[in-house]
Amino acid sequence: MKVTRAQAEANRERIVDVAGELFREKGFDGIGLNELMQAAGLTRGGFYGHFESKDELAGLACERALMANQHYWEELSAKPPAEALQALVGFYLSDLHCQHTAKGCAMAALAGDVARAGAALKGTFETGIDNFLRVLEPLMQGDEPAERREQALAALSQLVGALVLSRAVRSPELSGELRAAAGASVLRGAAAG
Amino acid sequence: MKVTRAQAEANRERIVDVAGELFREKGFDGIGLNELMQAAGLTRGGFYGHFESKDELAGLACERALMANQHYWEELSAKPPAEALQALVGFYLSDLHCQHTAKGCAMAALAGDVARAGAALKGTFETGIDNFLRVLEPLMQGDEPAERREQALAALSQLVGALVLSRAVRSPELSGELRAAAGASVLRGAAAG
DNA sequence: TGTACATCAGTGAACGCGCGTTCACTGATGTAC
DNA sequence: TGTACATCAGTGAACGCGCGTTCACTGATGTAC
Repeated sequence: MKVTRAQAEANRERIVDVAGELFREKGFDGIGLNELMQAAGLTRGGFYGHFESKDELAGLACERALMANQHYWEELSAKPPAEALQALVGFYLSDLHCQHTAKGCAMAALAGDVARAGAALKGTFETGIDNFLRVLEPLMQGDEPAERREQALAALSQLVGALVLSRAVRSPELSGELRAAAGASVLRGAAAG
Repeated sequence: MKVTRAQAEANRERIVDVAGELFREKGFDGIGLNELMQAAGLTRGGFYGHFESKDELAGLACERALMANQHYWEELSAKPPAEALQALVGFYLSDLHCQHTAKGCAMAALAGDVARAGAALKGTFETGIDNFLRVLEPLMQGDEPAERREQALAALSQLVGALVLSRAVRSPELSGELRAAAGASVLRGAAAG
């Protein structure tokens, strides 16, 4: 049955949000449109009234997830640089973040999938990375912008790598060890010349 | 038709090898058994004479790929520590490695898939990580084993993170920038106290 | 404000397809004598 | 060494299933008067 325009728009937003979580948790290939639409409280047929294809939704959901993360990082870093960096690294490498892939960093959750995807999705992903770097750079302690950028790039790889590996491992000890070592390294690297 | 026992064993090995490459390139869900068996020069029906399920093959292929990597790292690091580290980091973050996922590091290629897989596969993956750490630790310059282990853990995350991100990005410039920054950071971190 | 009708968001059955898996069959291999 | 037969690696058709996608239909919404 028909639904008010506002309701239809809200439904579309809900699909994108839910897809953002389910894709992060299960991968682009790990969740079907039927299950996805049901998770959004709708039935499968309505999908193509909102989107052209599953691929289009993947792009929109990825973009949305990266944006949501971004807002959180920006909030977290609204403090003096050293404090902000510690808060960001502390959360990023926390058990909480490690265990909640669906609502966590989309870069860590989807990098593997995006590497196998098309140029469009890689472009979206790249924008997310650029935005995150824009948060990190001011938190680094290098004297010149180029130096801070290099530190930020290294910190990004370090954070994402530690999270991705710590989620792919069986023992909670090694998972924690990986994240602890990465955190110490990032905080050291942000200060080093 | 039947085939000599030696041939049958060789076929099985070939399936595992080919699967290791195709899984790294396309992910566990990105390649079907039909295509996989054809890539190994066989037909789909023969699969279950060799393996119990696709899952079993995923485990064996992952293990095999990690082992093959390991042998390469060990060869590369048969030099004085500083030189060995530079060679390892140089190759790991090279354009060549970045572009050839199928024959490259299984940790970087499959971490995202393994994070969504079962405990068995995570255990296999963890063994691969442990083995790689055993290569890295002696290349670090800390005075105590615990210090070298922490440096090795950080270096691992840094290397894998940079490779994974650089493959998920559209512009070759950012891809190279990520790997260059990570390489510098690893070489710095291996020397730092 | 109230009525008549066109619009269109959402439904659910159906499409073809490729998936993982099973199985009856083939015919060369390996074995027993 | 040569023959007769059991074994079993590999074949290819077929299974049920869930996938992404399409479509005729429904009925409340939004619009025209």
